[in-house]
Amino acid sequence: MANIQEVAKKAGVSVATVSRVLNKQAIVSDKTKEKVEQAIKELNYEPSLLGRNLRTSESRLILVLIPSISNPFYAEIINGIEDTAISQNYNILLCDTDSNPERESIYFNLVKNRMADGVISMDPTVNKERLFELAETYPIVQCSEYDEHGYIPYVTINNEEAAYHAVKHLIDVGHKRIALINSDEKFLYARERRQGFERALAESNLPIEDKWIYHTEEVDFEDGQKAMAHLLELEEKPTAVFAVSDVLAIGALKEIHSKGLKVPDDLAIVGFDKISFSNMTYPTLTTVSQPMYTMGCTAVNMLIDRLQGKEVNSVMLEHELIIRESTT
Amino acid sequence: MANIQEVAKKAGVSVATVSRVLNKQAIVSDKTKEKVEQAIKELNYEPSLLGRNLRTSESRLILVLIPSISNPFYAEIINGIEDTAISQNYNILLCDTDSNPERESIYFNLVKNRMADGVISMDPTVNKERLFELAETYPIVQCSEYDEHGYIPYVTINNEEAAYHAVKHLIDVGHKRIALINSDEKFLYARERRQGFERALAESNLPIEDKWIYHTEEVDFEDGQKAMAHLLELEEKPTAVFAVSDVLAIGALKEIHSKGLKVPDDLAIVGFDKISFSNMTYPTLTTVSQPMYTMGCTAVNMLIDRLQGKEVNSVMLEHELIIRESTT
DNA sequence: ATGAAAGCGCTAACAG
DNA sequence: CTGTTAGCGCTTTCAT
Repeated sequence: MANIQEVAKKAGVSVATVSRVLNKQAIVSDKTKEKVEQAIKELNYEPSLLGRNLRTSESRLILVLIPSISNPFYAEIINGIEDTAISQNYNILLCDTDSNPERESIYFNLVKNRMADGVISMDPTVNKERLFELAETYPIVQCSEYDEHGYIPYVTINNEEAAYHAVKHLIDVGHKRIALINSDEKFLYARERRQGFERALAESNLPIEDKWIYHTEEVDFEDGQKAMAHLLELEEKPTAVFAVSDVLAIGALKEIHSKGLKVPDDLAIVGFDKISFSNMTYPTLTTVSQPMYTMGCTAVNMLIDRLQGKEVNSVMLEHELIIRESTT
Repeated sequence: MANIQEVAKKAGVSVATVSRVLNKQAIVSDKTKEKVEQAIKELNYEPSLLGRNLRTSESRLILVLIPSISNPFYAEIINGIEDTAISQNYNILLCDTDSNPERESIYFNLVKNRMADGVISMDPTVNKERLFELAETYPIVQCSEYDEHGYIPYVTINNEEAAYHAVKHLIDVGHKRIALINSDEKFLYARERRQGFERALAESNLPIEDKWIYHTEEVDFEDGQKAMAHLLELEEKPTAVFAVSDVLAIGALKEIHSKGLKVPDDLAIVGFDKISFSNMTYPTLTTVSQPMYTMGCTAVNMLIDRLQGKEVNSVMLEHELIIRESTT
C-alpha cells in the first residue's frame, strides 16, 4: 500500500514528478520517467483515487437510478451505460429505488455528498419535485421516462408513435376489438402510449371503449395476469390486446393459456420492449423494440457533456415493430 | 457547495466541532450543537464524502461482480446485497464483467485504487488466479459460485444435494431416461450438479449415458434451445431433462414446443434457480429454489465482518425443490 | 524538465 | 466541552 511519497523517495524525485508520469500529460524526461516507473513497479504502487478525487473534486461515479433491477427492460440499457462510462473513465453506482422514496432519498444524498458526479434517472416513479430540485445544482439526464415540462435533458423514443404502430399492426391483421393493458397513467410513457393507441383506433373509425382499457398497479407478471383475467371476464371480449410492456404481455399470455385459449387464434397480443424472454414465450411475442443499448450510451454521453459544462439537447431515438407469432 | 470551514465560521466554532455534530459521537453542548445545525441549514451544507473517505481511507463502496446483468438469477441476490449494504452505510458498485477479462481487470483495479473497500464475486467466469491474488490484500467474499480449494469465504447452497433432489423427483414420477443439460464443467457448480445427477441415477440403478449429457457454451436461452434440439435428434430420446439453470430450461422448453411436443406428457423438465419467469412459462417450470435474497444479505454481512478484521466462516444455505407443471 | 508548497474537505489526536 | 493542528494522497500552480 505504498503512496506517492514513497514512490517519489525511491525514485529520487518529487511527488509532482511522480504525479506527472502517472497522468502522462506534462513533459517528463525519458530518464526520470523510467526511474519513476521502476519505483512504481518495485513498490507495487497503485494510485489512490480517493486522493485524486478529493483533489480534483470529482468522484467519477455516475448514479444510475432504476425502479427495479428485476425488470429486464433495464438490463440492456445498463449495458450501454456501463460500456460508455468505462470508456470515459467513469463507473456507475447502480441503484434500484424499489419505488421507495426513502431509498431514493439516500441515493440523492450520494450526489449531494459528492460521491457521484451526476445521475441518469430511468425511474418513472421518481419524485419529480426532488429530482428537479437536484437538477438545479447537479447534472442529470433522464433516460426512457422523462418529464415533458421539465428542463432536464432526456433520451427516449416516440412513445405515441410506437404505440400507434403496434396497434395499427393489430388493425391491419384484421382486429376490431382491441384492448389496452396500460400501467398507471401517472407515468408519461403510459399517457403517450395510450394516445398512440387511441389515434390508431380513431383513424380506423374503431370505437375507444373504456371497458377495454385496463390500468395495472405495478408492472410485474402478476399484473399482466390480473389484467387479462379481467378482460376475459367481459361480456364482449376483445380479440387483441396491446400491453405497454413485455412483462405485462407475458403475464397476459400466461392467463390466456391457463383459460385454455389460444394465441393468436383466439386472441392476438403485442407487447413492448423486446426483452429477451419475449422470444422464448409460446408463441413468441410481437413487440416494439427500443434501441436500449444506444439509449444507455447516449444518456452517458449527454451526462458527461453536461459534466463538462456543455449544452446538451434531448434526443429521440427510433423504435421498431418486431412482428412475431403472437399476432400472426 | 459550502464546506465545513464556512459552516464553522458562520457558527462561530471550529471545524472540529462541526465535525463532531456531524458524526454525533463526541459530546457537544446543546447550545453549540444548535448553532452549528443552524449554520448547516442556512448554508445548505452537505458534507463531502470525498473528504471524509480520504481521511478515513475507506470508500464505503462494495464491488459486486456478476457475469451478466441480463441474467435474472442475480437480480434477487443483488436486492439482498443492496438492502444490507445500505443499512450499514455502504453502497455497491455493480459490475458485470460480460466474462471479459479486460473489464474484470478494470474492476479489480477499482479495489486496488481504493475506490472499493472489498468485493463480492458472483462471477463463475472470474479469473481465479487474479481473484486469489487480490484476496491476499483485500477482503473478498464469493457468492453462489466459489472455489473449493481457495481460502476465500463463500456463501452458497449444496449444489450436489440440490441436483440430486431434482433428479430424484424425476425418477420418482416414473422417468428412467433422464438427460442433463449442463453448463461448462469448468464451473464448480456444474461439476457438483452433475455429481448429484449421477448419484440419483446410480441410486436407482439407472445407467449414466454420455449421450444424454449435454454441455452448453454459455447460459443463454439459445444455449438451452440448442441443447434440446440436440437431445431430440437422438435415436433413443430421453423422457425427462434436468437443466442446471432456468434460463437453459426455458430455452429447452421453447425448443420442445416448436418441435410440436408436449411438456410434461412427452418430456418432463426441471430447471434451477426459480427466476420469476419460471412461473410464466407454459407449463410452469419445476425448479430448485435458492434463497437468493438471503444469500445476498449474508454475503454483505460476511464482507463487512472481514472489513472489520473479523474472522468469517463460509455458509451453506438451504435449497428447496419447487414442483410445478413441467414435471407432473 | 523538475521541485516546493499549497490545498481539496474532512477527522482525530492532543491540549486546554 | 471546544479549539488547534496535523495529516489522509493526490494535483497543480509557481518558481527555478
